[in-house]
Amino acid sequence: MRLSQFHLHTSKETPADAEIASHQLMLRAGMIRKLAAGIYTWSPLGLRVLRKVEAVVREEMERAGALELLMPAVQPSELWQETGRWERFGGQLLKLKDRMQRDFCFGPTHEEVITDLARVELRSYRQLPVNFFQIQTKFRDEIRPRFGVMRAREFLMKDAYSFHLDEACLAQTYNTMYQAYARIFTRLGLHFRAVQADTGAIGGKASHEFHVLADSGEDALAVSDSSQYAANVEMAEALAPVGPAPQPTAERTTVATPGQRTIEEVCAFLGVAKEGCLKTLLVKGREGLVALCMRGDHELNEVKAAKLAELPSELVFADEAEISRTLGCSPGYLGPVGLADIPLLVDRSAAVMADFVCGANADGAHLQGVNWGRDAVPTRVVDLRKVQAGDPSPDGNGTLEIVRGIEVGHVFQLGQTYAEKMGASVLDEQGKARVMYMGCYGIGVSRIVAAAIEQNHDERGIRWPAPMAPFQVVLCSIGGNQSEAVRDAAAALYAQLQAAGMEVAFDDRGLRPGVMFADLELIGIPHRLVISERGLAQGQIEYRFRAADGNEMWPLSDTLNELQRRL
RNA sequence: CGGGGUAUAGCGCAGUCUGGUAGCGCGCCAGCUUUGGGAGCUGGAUGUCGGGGGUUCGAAUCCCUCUACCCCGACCA
Repeated sequence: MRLSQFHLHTSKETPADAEIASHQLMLRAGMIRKLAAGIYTWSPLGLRVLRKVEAVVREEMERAGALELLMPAVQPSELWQETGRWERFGGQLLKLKDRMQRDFCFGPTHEEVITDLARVELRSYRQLPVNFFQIQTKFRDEIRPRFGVMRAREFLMKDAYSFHLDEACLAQTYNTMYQAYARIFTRLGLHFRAVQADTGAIGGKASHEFHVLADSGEDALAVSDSSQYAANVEMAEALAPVGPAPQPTAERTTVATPGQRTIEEVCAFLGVAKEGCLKTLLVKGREGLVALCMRGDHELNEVKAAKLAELPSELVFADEAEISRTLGCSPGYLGPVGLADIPLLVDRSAAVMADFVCGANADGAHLQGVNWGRDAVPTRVVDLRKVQAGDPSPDGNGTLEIVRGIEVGHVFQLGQTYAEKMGASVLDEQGKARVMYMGCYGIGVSRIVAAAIEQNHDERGIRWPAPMAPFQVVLCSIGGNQSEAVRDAAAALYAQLQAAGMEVAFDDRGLRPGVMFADLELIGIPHRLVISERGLAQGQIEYRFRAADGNEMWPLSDTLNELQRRL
């Protein structure tokens, strides 16, 4: 490709609304342009990268035995009514009406459509297992799109759906997909980690997320320092502290703590550690209020809380008026002592505390020397909190660290949920109808592009991992305007590299060297060749690897061979 | 959806408080010079000042209203 014909449009200045490196660099490199919030055009340059990712994903899916198909982006509401998701999916579902006022949505995912296909086309166990995938534009009306294509509303996704006669077969394909995902991210040259994920409201047996590790990642991951254990923090089990629990020794006393509402304030005021305080939160339960108790230095994990039988699936905190009406105090002074009818759900770590400080359920007062049993009895001891760095790993091996990640893939054993609701069954060997088991497997193709940049950039721009680079090599010349020899040598080498099947960009834009180099480094082409009069006089060409500091000189005649060795 | 903010040329911004004919830098176009790390000089083009309404002799500036976008929270590939 001659760059003079390629419509590169780079920019020196960083657009004001781009916050993270990948977004800034994608805009500066002219890979994407925003049309509306979370909606982007991919330029020829950007699209080349996107297609590279797509190709790797497609290849590995096919290698894993999945079959590509393409489903409609616009889907009729009736299918979504069948699974109940027309309402339940919420505001993220972009709803449309056609000219007859019939309801449609722009597909955010395709479980309904594929299950509809399956119930029509799959009739016999002999057709199973089967795994379909597509690479397609999705739309999710995110509340807050941000970071460019990292969290866009319109995005490119690979989604796959497998169908099985039984759970064992599903588990097998799930495992195959897990391996395929690991291959994909490895091939793309990304540092990633697979973690146990929340199976959420859909249910199902197993689920793993694949995260590209980056400090700018929006997800927190808990990983063990000495085992394979890794989980999304929303999912990571929090254990009680190891070692013997402290023994109760103190008498309970009431202390005046006027104006001290937060754990921090109370600790400072009383001169105790946060670990010695009990945090009590009042939330709305399925019937009446429920109190959640945690150690003062711990944070509530709302995902875990929402799964407790006593609580609704969406966590709602009691408001001040309700607290005041029920207990006669404000939220800063809550405690578990003397809560007659309110169930006490106590976190495992909080349940082994002794001689602790908590609110007195009266404004301006806290209790000291409180102990479970004598002063308050937990209704149930549960896992309520977010894990923290330093917590014991749930698998019993080592300690947890918290790292940040960008979710680029998710594999899921759905089970029979959708097939059941939509009546998708096949006949088994006995001629009996059996509801199929389903798995689904997603990859955020466009997100991978951004995630790769987060992991691979420097102060000059992008440093593409080779499999994602828009071009493998860029050839440029200095002084080609004056020197016919330079011009001819460059053109000849360009032809030679092309003939050898290399993905080569030829920078024939005639720019000043500084501008040209800055551009090429910004867009991140891994290998650069420079022909100049100086080098040509000695039969040499200059080579530079994008990630390296200095140049190398090669004999011009060896260029193709040398290059092929590096690629 | 709640809280905060912004909207002026392709991009980054000033001008708004205190109303008086819309500016700067980068980029763009033309010419000349330059040509190994974002060149210099000369000349030039580009704005419904986010939309609508109002106040005023006069509005980018003051008032009302709508919209879009950004940031902080809950969602997800």
